[in-house]
Amino acid sequence: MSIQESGEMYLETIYILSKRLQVIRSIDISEEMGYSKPSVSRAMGLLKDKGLITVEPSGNVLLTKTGEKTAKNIYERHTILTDVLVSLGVDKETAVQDACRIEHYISDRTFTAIKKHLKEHSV
Amino acid sequence: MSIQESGEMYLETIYILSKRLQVIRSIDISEEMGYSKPSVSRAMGLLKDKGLITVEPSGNVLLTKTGEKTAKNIYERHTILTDVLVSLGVDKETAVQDACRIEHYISDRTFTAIKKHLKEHSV
DNA sequence: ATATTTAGTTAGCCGCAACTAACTGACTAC
DNA sequence: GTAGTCAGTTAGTTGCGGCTAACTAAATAT
Repeated sequence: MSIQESGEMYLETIYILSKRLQVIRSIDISEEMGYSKPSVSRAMGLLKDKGLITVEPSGNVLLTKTGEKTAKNIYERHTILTDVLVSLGVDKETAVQDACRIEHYISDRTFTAIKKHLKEHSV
Repeated sequence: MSIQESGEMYLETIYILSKRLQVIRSIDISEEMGYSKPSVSRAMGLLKDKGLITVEPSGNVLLTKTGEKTAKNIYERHTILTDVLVSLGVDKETAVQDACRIEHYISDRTFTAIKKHLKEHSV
């Protein structure tokens, strides 16, 4: 019952939206990601089954403890990888795009190593 | 008619095998990658359609000019990314695994930046 | 010469993750 | 109070990339 790249993207989007909106509905996720409503509907069903989100009767989508932990983790990968790439001279837009792909594929070990490297070489 | 991650993996494997074997048949690719014969058969058909390989009547698989260029490109990404990760303190095995995923997803710009960084910090 | 193994193909299935079309149900407006 | 809009779901499609089963055709072995 592990989570796929697409699931991680949905979680990350929900996390980002939660900083911007008081209430998150499927339609907000749909618009943010540029996916159709049925795609989001299905994804929400899967995330619910995996215990990563709950959906209130009103339609409000909420991250569970586990869901928030996972989302934060991915979001941290995203921001740190972007920073690293920018510090290597990659333009911001490309850095964000690439970070968004890489974030799902690197191991904790590699991520930790990259984080350490950034700390030692920044400022 | 762009190439997918799976296509890139097949090309890379063919390239690696070409250094080891005089003749490469589908079955060699199948054994190397741990995929079934039909999966390889289909993949070869797709790579053929895309003009990246040719298959001789004997069954010998050959990279075309374009195919070899693509394969070399991916292989270079693989080795350099592995080196970078190892230089960051990631153990070899993890580095190889992660490089194998990342290689398909980063832009040329990011790859160039990483290569430059490695050059400046090695030795 | 017949039997077996080897290599490759064809046909069809499965899971994933997107899509459209079309429905439901609730809230809004006139 | 009927009409229209908005949100969400259901049903069915598509493409990708694995898989197995079963076939063909060629090479090898007895």
